[in-house]
Amino acid sequence: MSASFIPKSDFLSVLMERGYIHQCSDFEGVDAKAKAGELIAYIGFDCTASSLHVGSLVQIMMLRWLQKTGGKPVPLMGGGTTRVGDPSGKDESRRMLSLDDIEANKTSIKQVFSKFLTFGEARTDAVMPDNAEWLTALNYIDFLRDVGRHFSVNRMLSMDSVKMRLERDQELSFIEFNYMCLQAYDFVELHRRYGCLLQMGGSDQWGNIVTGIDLGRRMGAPQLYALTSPLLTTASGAKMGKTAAGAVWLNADMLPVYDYWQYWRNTEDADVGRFLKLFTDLPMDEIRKLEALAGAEINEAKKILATEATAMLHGRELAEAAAQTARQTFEEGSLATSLPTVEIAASELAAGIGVLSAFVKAGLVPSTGEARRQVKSGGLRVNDAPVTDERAQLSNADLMGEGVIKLSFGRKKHVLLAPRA
RNA sequence: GGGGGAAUGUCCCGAGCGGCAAAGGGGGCGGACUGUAAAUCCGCUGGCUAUGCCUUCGCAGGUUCGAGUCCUGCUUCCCCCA
Repeated sequence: MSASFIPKSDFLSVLMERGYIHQCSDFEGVDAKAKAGELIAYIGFDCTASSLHVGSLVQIMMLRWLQKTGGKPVPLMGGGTTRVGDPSGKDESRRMLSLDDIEANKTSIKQVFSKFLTFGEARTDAVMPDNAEWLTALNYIDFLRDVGRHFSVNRMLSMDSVKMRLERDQELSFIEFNYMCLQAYDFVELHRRYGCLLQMGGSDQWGNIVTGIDLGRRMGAPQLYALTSPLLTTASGAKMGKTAAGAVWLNADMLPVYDYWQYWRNTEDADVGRFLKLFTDLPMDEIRKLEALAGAEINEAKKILATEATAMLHGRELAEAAAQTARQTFEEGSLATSLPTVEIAASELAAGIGVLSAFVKAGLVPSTGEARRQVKSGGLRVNDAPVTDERAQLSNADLMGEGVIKLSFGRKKHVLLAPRA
């Protein structure tokens, strides 16, 4: 990024100050459009799953800031490209999704976007097109004649993503090779339909985005722009968005609000400042104060990060509730009845149930074998007392005053077992 | 078309004279230490109605008391020659 560049637009000022920018094809150009309030930008999202996860959050936030600073965000659903199936995962030819699945995924994903963006008809309202709208209608011959002739295979071969695969003798299917053409075409089509001038994305998308700019020029569109965000890893090098249980989903039905709050609460010290800037709306001077906290005090900053990030996605009320649950569980050591609860038939409990299978039922461990091992290393607790006997039985006698049994796996994962009549 | 290699624990990489639930990493999980952090150290890392039973080494057969290991056929991938 050019260090000397000083943006005049709110959009670029915010993005630069908060660390969203890795590369931009033309800072002055984007700045001028943003300043003039003419900036319409898109980011592509694939819809292979029914929810986006934390890995997409930087992108979503960029669209959010665009809207807040007077631009029009266009989250593009990759319904068309999903239909082809993405072959880039080395060998497993990923199964193609049915049209119904894709539609269901789109609906589910749009729910998340509507938390971050305002949709509608007004000038800065977001729109969510699906590239299936134009890609499926394409005629192969027409596409080759009108679009395909603008692509230079020589250049495509020299792109890093392709070159790497060739050098490693890795399979590169024709479909995959065509992905960049389709993505480039999306850009041109979005300009045609919505006057979209800028494509944003992760830094790995740079090549594809620039290819789109190039195609635009050849097909008579005005100057288009590219802006990428840095690839996010935690300070210790792990990819964002993965935890023990799997991906950190944004939809509440795939990841409870409490778990989402916990994800942010467990941020590494070294990441707190960076994450506050990227994943909350807090003003910069407040963030500067928070990230200056040292030692154990930085935990306060982590709580704020967790609550703010959660509030943006799930609402203030649920975020505060999650914070409250955590406070009771970790700081006061009291029983928070708002912990995730798993129900069990009252008759089953009355008859007595093995501790091991109780933990499996609660979803804390995947198998009784794993539960058995965890008992040996002291990782399981019932009502805060370590499980020492793997043959122990749980029954009504273990119900606490609140009528539940608290099962804990490790220091942080807690579930309440509640009898159901 | 001809010749030569490869496929291993459902996260990945990877060893494996016919006695193997299968070495070693990475990753992950748990414990200790802390601050619900990082770093470090220790343990664990097929399933079950569990001193036993069941399922695993590309697929299908065969030889053998016994096969990841040997034989045959097949599938997929890679390399060299054409």
